[in-house]
Amino acid sequence: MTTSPSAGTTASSQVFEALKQDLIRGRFAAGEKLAISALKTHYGVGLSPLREALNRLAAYGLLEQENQRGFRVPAMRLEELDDIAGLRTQLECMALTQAFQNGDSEWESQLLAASHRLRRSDEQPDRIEEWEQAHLRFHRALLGACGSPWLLRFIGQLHDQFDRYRRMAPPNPGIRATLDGQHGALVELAMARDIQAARALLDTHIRLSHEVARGCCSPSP
Amino acid sequence: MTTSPSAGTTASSQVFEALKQDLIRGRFAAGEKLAISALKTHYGVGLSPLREALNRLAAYGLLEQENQRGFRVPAMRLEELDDIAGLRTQLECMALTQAFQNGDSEWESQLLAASHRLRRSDEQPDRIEEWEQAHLRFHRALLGACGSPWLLRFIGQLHDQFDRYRRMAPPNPGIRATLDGQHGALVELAMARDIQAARALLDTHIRLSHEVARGCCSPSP
DNA sequence: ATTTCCCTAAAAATCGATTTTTTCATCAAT
DNA sequence: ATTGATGAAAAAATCGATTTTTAGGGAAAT
Repeated sequence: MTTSPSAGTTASSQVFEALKQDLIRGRFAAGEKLAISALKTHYGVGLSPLREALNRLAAYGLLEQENQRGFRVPAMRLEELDDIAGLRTQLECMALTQAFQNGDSEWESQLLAASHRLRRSDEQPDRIEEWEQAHLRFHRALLGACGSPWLLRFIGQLHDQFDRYRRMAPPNPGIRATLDGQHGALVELAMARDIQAARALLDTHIRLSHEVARGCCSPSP
Repeated sequence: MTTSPSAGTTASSQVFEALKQDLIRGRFAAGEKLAISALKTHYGVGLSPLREALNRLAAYGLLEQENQRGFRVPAMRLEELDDIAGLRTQLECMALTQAFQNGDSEWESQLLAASHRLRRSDEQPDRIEEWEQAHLRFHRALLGACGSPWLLRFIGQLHDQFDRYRRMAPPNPGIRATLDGQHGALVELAMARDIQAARALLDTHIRLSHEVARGCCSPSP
């Protein structure tokens, strides 16, 4: 019996994940209309699971569904990037405060582990996707102890939206180094439970990513 | 040529809306597993549009999708109600502040209109659904000028989640009167741009609904 | 030259049937 | 008595084909 890498999962969920990643990674042009039959062959699934995945992505906000004319990749608007970044800052600072209050030693351990993995994957500049995954997990670990599943849900959704913009920017080793230094500093502030300093640093951290992404986003229509 | 009440809209969207309302109104038991073929006949649609609607509702958070065993109505958990109410308070207070800063005279007009409709529909105690709609629109009008589409999206989602719990409580004219008084007071504070008092009142307003809903929610498992 | 209408090709949405997976009752073995 | 295998029935997921709607070109009328 051979175990495929996706055993036990529906075709619909697999396409959802694959399509979600491709949308966040910018594999489709902003504003592009999706050709469903092309997607069918590209992802190797039938019409039903594909359409179910598209519907879920539209509800999630990574696609737009127009009345009777299919699905479209949302346009990139500077105005929206500012909205996403601003709200992300507020919600993450909120979660950070609660995580600092609720976090136990298990949270500290997970955070240290995630931080270590992030630092290690940073040493492999060619393996971008591994770094991206480690980065996402680090931010999840940082806020994971906040105690509010709905807050974490919204933060995750905003993070995905933000990444769609951030990934448009070309890699920049200098900025990357600064951001990674902030990751390490955040861990230290978490251990010390220094809420004030940590909030300020997280704000700065998101603001810097925001500025970078902003440089690669054409003005709103 | 006859124009049906839902002309120009896909079957999938219609089932989505109908199912969404039925879920919020508590027409399904909490924790219940949905029998897809029964839904098919009940809503008078085929399998494909129904499944697309179910997928969208799962992504929205009004249904849970288990790996290969269909869709289930989420359980009602006191812990989750507290999470929803707490986060709703924070996000709505945030939006309220921004709406008070950005709101122009058009916003004031819309708010007055929504407030008037709400007061009028309150005089018809038998037409609950009309009041519910007016109530939802009032709260949307109050925060609509905040300037952040993503914040409004999350607030709307939390409002739907909250209503699923709130609607479990039997009608209570006394509390209803108190809540409606608060609606009127919120309008006055909006006109006066009294942010501090309005935030405090909105907090109280949500807290009262929360307490009512809390009384009808069994303890978490 | 512009507008309007019709017609056709393409795409989206939906349906009915098939395949796959789960559920659960039954029965044998320890 | 409990555990574990077995198989039929039910439910979920998927496929292929059909129906409906849109998009766009070209002819007729103003």
